[in-house]
This record gives sequence, structure tokens and C-alpha cells, in this order.
Amino acid sequence: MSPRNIIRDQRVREERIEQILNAAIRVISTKGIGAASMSDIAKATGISIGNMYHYFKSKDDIFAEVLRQGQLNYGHNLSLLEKNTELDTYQILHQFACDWLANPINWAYTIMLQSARTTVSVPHHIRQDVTDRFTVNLQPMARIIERGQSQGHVVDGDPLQLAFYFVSLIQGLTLQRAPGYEIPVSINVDQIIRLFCPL
Amino acid sequence: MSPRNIIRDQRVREERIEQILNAAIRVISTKGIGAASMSDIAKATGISIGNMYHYFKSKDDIFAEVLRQGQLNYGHNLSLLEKNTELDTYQILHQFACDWLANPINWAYTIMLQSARTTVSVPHHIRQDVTDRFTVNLQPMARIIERGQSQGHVVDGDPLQLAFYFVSLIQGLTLQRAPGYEIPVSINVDQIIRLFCPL
Amino acid sequence: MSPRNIIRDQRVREERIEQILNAAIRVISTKGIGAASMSDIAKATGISIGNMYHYFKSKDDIFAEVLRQGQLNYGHNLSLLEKNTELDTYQILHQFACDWLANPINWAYTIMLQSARTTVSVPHHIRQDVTDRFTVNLQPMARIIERGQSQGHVVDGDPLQLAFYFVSLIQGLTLQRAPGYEIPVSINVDQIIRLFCPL
Amino acid sequence: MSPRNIIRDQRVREERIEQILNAAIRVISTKGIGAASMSDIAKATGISIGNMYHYFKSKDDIFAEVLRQGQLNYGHNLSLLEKNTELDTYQILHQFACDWLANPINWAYTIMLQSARTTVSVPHHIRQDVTDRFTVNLQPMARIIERGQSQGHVVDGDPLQLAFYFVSLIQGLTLQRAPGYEIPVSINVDQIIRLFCPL
DNA sequence: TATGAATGAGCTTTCATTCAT
DNA sequence: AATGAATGAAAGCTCATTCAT
Repeated sequence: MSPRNIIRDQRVREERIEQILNAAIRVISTKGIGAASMSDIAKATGISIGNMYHYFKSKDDIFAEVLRQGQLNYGHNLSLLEKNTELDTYQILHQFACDWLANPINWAYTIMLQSARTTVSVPHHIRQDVTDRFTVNLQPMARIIERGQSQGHVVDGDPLQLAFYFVSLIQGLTLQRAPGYEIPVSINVDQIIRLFCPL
Repeated sequence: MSPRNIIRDQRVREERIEQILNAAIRVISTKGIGAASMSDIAKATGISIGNMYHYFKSKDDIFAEVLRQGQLNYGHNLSLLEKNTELDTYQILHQFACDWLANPINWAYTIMLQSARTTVSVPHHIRQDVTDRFTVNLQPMARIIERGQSQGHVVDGDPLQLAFYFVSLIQGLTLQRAPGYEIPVSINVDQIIRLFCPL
Repeated sequence: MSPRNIIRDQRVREERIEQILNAAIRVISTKGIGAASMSDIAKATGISIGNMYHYFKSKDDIFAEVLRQGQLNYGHNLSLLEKNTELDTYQILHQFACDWLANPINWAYTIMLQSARTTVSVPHHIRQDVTDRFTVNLQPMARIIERGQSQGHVVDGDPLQLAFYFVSLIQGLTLQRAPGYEIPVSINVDQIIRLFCPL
Repeated sequence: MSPRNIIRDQRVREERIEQILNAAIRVISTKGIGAASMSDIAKATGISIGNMYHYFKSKDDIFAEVLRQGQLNYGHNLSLLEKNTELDTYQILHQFACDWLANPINWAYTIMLQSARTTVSVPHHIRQDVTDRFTVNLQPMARIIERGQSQGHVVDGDPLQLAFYFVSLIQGLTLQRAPGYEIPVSINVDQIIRLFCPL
């Protein structure tokens, strides 16, 4: 087999994997993590159940990868925001919150993340990895807040703790947005950011 | 005609029901709502699976009752705090947050509540009831905040929205406290309340 | 204990047994023999499940007794008809068919009888007893038919066989009358009897 | 892309379905419709319980299909007999009765049909479909009888009603033939047909 | 690689029967 | 006699995973 074919096969394989992961998060976001079956994901991907096992060795494996990519992506986006020197801290936090709350897929990620961390039947290594990446992802937010404090835009206090509170608040609000069962209280992002960045 | 003590039987029955509900919340808090089986709850209660159905007509029934009692209890405690005129708003919010974060059972309740609202396989009426009670339970918190605003202790803004943010923040933090997988960032309740009650 | 009390107890016991048997046939006729549970029958009788076992040693025992009494009753009524010398054979058969088809309880008995005879899980002795009593109950009908033949009212042929056909026809028609699922063909009893008693 | 022979797969699948349906009617005919479990049918088919659900989505689904095929087959055979111009009405009815009573599988079908129509726990749509097909299947028999009447072979009366009586008689007799519990009265088909086609 | 049939363990639920009171 | 809690075996069904093709 020519090297070109090997490379092509590798690319096809990676595309398949991405298709599966996209299907998985889509299914999870509509059926919940507990009710999302291999059959559902296979159907959503458009391939057979058996074929799924050529790309992932188990259902847990798929979930772990969905979470990994979701968290890596989250961290990446946050780093980009951190490096954007055109925005002040208020604007960064505002955009972060708006982006997060606007995208329905984040609802699914947040639920998965909480489920994974709090469910005993999820394997230890997955839970640990998720926790570790969450902790790592707090760092850029802490740096953003620290910068804001040095500019007098953000309230005093340990930046890491404030980052933890801020992210927990956004996550808490995200979880409230269950489709079809909305809490009848609107969310005012400006007001939320003002808690951390008072005028 | 019956040689049974009806009063005693009734009491025993109520105790059993409470044993089951306690076992259920214990199991759910360790295995997650999706993986908590009747078998698990029966074993935790110390009775047979079949006998569970003398007290609850289905698994959903148990879950609904656990949630109902948890939310009613929460609302009751919050109302007590609201009526306590010896405490100012800062103190009320501080005690509320401390109480909530200190009691490990609240972790389980918070997980159940989120699971119930976001899991499609949970029956509609349960999800609706949980959502409704959550909304109702926001009211005393909104009144506490409104009182704080009138005394100049709390930041400006719609009291109901602020209550929603505050409760979501506390819930978000609660969910982070997964036993064995703690985020290595300590929580400073005073600092959290200060976001809403700045000096 | 005085003899009077023993007799009274005995009478109470027999009434209870009859209450249970009546409840049983009522439940069976509405839920079907397969779905009729001890709990259903107990509730219909107005006593507790446990108490049922003071009067019958098993569910099969109840069913067997329902069948036994139903068949004995059937045989008794048939004998009365047989002895009624005021009616000719046509009139006897007509009244028999009308009586049988008019009383909804016979529908339940017929279904039970067929279920009992054709269901493997019904104990052997019950099935045998039902079959034996059915066979015995053919005799008075055969005698009625034989008498009719000697008077020239009934078609020729072995009286027992004709009795068998006649009863099977009535039973077959009875089974068709499933409440809510009637066959839209009316039954003309005169026409049926005329098959056996041509003008 | 698939290394499977789709044509062959489809054929194998259809064979499996037929195997299951055959096993089902076999089990039902020995245990009764109420006691026939998926486990029994699976064992009789020689496959696992879980695998049954690749071919039928529920137990009811299997029963419905068994009944449907049985009734369609019955109607088809009856239509063939109706179109056979070489036989007169007596001969047609005679052959119909002989065929039906000779084939033991008809005993099973008749039991299933009656059970389905008279058992409350059987879903409504199945009961309705069975009733409807039974009614439809009365039509060819009514036409056969009507033709016989116009030739003076059959007794007077509404042909549909007579068809109903005739079929009920044959069904009633069929149900009597419980293997191992036979009523000790022989059946003379000629004599039965003579009730409807007197000399 | 791709398929979907096949399996087996697990789930929730029902129910006849027993038992302590 | 009377109660209903308790049990355990069975039911129908689901699903992650394996396997032959």
C-alpha cells in the first residue's frame, strides 16, 4: 500500500472519529448522558454499532474523549480570550459568559462534566482527568482576573478563588437552562459581570 | 377484628418509607441518579426489592418523593432564615451558604435536582414539579435580597435575578465538591457574599 | 365453645368462601384468567390477601373450585330443564340457549373452562376433573335430544354426538361475545335450534 | 463497502422470523397464550432472549404477527375453497371442517384467537384487528352458504348468520380437542354438515 | 473496514405465597 | 380469623459488547 493511501486512511479515520464524537455530544445533549446508548450514537453517526468499536474500545472511551476534547477546546478558547489585548477584563468576562450561555452544546458539556465528576460508576481515571483539566482551565481565568485587579476593574481577593466562583456561577446558570423546563427568570449578563467588576 | 396494632403499623410504615428515602438519597449521591437501581436502594435499605413496591409504586415515585421532600425542606429552612429578624442580609446569606455547603446531603440533593431537570428519561411531571418548586423557592431569597437592597447592603438590580444568580453560584460550587475529586481551590464564603453585599 | 358457635362459625366460613368465589368469577370475567391476581380477588372480596389463604390453599384451588361449582351448577340447571315435562324439546333447547347466552357470567365460565382445559400450566387433576365433569354434563343433554328424536322433533343421529355438537356450538358462540369486540352478526336462537329441530 | 451478502442476510432474517413464529405457535399451543413467555419461545427457537428483540419489538408484536398470519392463511384457504367450482356446497363445508379439525395447528390458532379476543391485557389494537379479520373471513363462508341455498342444498336463513353459526360450531369443537384431555365423544363430520345441508 | 446478529447480564416490575403479630 | 409486610422467582425488555462474515 502506498504511503499516500496510508495517510489518506489516517485522515478518513480521524474524520470518522470526529463524526462519532459530534454525534455523541448531540445525542447526549438531547437524551442525557445516562440514556445515551451506543445504538443511539451509531444511528446519529450513520454507521453500524459494530463499526463504532473500530474507533473506540468502549462507550466510556467515547465519553472520555468527548469530555477531553470539550475541555481542551474550552481551555483553548479561554487562552485566546486571555491573549486578546484589545478587550478589557469586563469585556473579556462578558464575552466569555455570553459565548458560553449562547451555545446550547455547552449545556451538554456542562452536564457531562458534572455527571462524570459526580458519578461513581464512571471509571476513576476519567473522573480524575476531568477534574485535573478543570483545575488547569481555571488558570487562564485566574490570570484574566488578576490582570483586571491590577487595573482596578475587578474586586479584591484571591484571583484563583474568584475564577472558581465565576466559573461555578456560569456553570450553575448553564445547568438551569434545561430545554422545556426553563426557570422563568431572565439572565442579565452585564449584571452578573458587575458582581465581579463593579463600576 | 385484626390482631394488629393499627397505630403502630402506621408508624412502622412511615419509618420504613423514611428509611427507603434516606437510602435512596444515599445511593443516588454515590452512584448518580441514572445508575441508582432499585436493587441498590433495596440493599441500602436492608429490605427485598419486591418489598419496596409496598411503599412506592415505582422507582420514579421514589425519586419524585426524594426530590419533593428535599425541596420542601429547603424552602422551609429558607423561610425560617427570612423571618429571622436578628440577622442582617449579609449574615443571612452567609449562614445560608455555610449551611448549604457544609451538609454533604445537599450535594446529593443538588445533583438529583440537576439530573432530574436535565434528564429526558425522567417523566415530564417530575421535571415540571421540580422546576416549579425551584422557582417558588427563589421567592424568599428574592425577598431577603430586596430587604438588603432597601437597607443599602446589597448591590442594585432585580432582586429575583440576583437571587437566581446567588443560588446558581451556590449550587455550582456545591456540584464542584465531588468527594474524592475536589477542585484544589478553597472556598471563602465571606468573599462570595461580598460579591453581592460589597462593603 | 358451644355447639351453636361452632355451627355459626361454619356458616360464616361457608359464606366467606362463597364471597371469594363470587369475587373470583367477577374478576376473571373482567380481567381474564391470566391477569386475575390474588390481590385483585382479595380486593373484590373485601378481605386481605393473607386471609384468603385461610379459605383456599392456593390460587389454583380457588380456580378449581370456581370451575367445579360452575359446572355443578350448570349440570343441575340442565337436569331441572330435563325434568320439566311441560316443555317440548325445541322449547328446552331454546330456553337453554337463551339462558346461557343471556347471562354474562357464562361468558366468564366458558372462557375459564376452555382456558383450564387447554393450558398446560394448569395442574393435571384440575384439567382432568373439568374434562370429566364436562363429559358427565353431556349426558342430560343427550337424554333431552334422545327424547326429542323419539318424538320426531330432532334430527337423526347419535344423541351424545348431537349433544356434543349442540353444546360446542353454544360455547363457540359464547366465546365470540367478547365485550367491546363483538362480531357484528346478530344471533337468532330460533334459527340455531332449528338446525337440530327442523320443522 | 460491507463484506456481507445483503440478499443472503435478508433471506436469513426472514427465515429467522418464520422460525420464531413457528416456535411461538408451538409454545402457545402447549402452554396457552397467557403462560407462553419470551423465554419459552426463545428456547423453542434456539436463540437467546435478547436476540428475539432484533426481530420483534415486543412479545405482543410476536403474538399479533402469529395471529395475523394465521388468519390471513385461513382466509386464503377459504377463498380457494370458495372458488373451487368442482365441489358442491356440502363437499366444500365437509372438506373445510375435515381440514380444520385434522390439523393440530388449528387448535393452537383457535385458542390464540379466542384468548386474544377475550383477554383484557391484550392491547386494544390487536384485539380489534383480530376481530376485524374474523369478521372479514366470515364473508367467503357466507357466500358459499348463499350459493348452496340458491341450489337448494342449505337450510334457509341469513347466510352471514349461518356462516357465523357454522364457524362457531367448528371452533367450539376444535377447542374441545385439548391433547390429553379429549372429550370421549367422536366427531362425525358428515352429521355436522347435514345440520346445515339436510338431505 | 463494515455489518448487524448474537449474547448475557442487568434493569424495573409483578405476584403467589409465607409469616409475625 | 385477620392483617399486610416480606420474600423470591419470574416476567418483559434493554444494552454494551463480541463475533462471523
